[in-house]
Amino acid sequence: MQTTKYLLATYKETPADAEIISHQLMLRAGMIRKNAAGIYAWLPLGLRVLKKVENIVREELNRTGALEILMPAIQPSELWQESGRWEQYGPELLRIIDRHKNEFCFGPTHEEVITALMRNELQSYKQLPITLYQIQTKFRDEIRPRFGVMRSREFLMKDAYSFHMTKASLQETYEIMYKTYQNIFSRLGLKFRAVEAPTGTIGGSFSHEFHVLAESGEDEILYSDASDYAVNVEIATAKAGDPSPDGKGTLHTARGIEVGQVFQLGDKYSKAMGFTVLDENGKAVVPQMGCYGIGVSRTVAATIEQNHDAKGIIWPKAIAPFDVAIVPINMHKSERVREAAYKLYHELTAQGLDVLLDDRNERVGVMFADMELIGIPKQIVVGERGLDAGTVEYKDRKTGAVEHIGLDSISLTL
RNA sequence: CGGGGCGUAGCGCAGCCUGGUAGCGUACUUGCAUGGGGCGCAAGAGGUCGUCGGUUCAAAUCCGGCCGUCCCGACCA
Repeated sequence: MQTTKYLLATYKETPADAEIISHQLMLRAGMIRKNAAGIYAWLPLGLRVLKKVENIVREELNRTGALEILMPAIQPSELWQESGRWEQYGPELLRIIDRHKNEFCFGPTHEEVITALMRNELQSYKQLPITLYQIQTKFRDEIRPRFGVMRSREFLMKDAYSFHMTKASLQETYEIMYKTYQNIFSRLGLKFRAVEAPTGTIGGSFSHEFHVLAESGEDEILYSDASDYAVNVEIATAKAGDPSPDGKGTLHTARGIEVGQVFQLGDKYSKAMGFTVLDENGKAVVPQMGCYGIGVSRTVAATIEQNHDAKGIIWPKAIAPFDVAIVPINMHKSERVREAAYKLYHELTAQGLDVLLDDRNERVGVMFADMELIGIPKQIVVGERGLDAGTVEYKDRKTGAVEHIGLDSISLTL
């Protein structure tokens, strides 16, 4: 991609209504724009990152054999009456009335829809266990949306649902999902902890939350310094300095941003909604269910909270909008620089890399500042100086380290 | 919903107290100049001052209602 053909919508100044760093940087980098409180549009640069996160989530889910589907965002009230949540779920549920005066809601979650769907599709124990998931826009009419896409009303979520003949089977899938979440957040390059958690409105019995560790996190968690043990302070009876309940290490506190949660729902929805399948003996059994969510848009913000400096965002390689930026110096005067820059651009692109060539007729300072703000992990500076020596500069966004690399070997380096 | 801010050009702000018909920086357009860190010079374009009403000869400015938005608290991926 060339910057002159892209919507590089960067701001030099920080918008006044953004409080936390990820929100400020997402606005300044031109990733998102607000449409209403807690409702955001994603610009091309932001969407690239969102899609990369989405694809990693998708790949890891697919790897477990989970099947991708897409359910409606708008859901009829009847389903929610069946589960009892039409009354229980407060004003956070955005209710809608159509032209026939029928009641609907914009889905904040999909237990009802998936259960209604599967009670028609699944008849036999032979079809279980099965896990289905979708990546879709949700709406929760938060009392107080804040911090940009960190706590928005409209957001992109991956929600998965599993169905089982037995609790043991549910436990098995739960553990697979738990591991899958660890894989996902590791691939995203995040520092995170899985913590024991309360079950909330979704109901059920057993749950873990996945928290990205960051100062601005809204939750406080206690974690062991010698094992994976962690717990949300909200429900913990222990405190910092206590020995870890698993006998390994001492507890410390940290702030966390909840980006995912895994639940064992049991038969709460399947039972309420009359969902049964036949077992080996022809006897009707109410399936056990699990549900597993990841806040995809929130994860993007959480990543920035953990990866930024005074110049801007520092994307982990796996989800950077572009892999490398080419910054030509004085390209609009120097034919040599122009040729070298375009040659590199075409080579690297052909190599399958996402390359951003800054072909604007701008001062270098402007180009450097923008490439650093939007957080491209690697920068290649092409200038007369280097070309005289047959090299280009290869700069790391995170460390700032510069290497001079021969023009011929740069594509091998990347 | 309770408490506290703020709404003036895309973004950041001044002007409001003490009414007289809107300004600065940046971004944008054009030209010149420059070319290794948001450089400089010149000329431009861009605003029903959130909205409705009131007071007044006259309202961005004073008074009232409403709306929007941000922050702190109670809910959630």
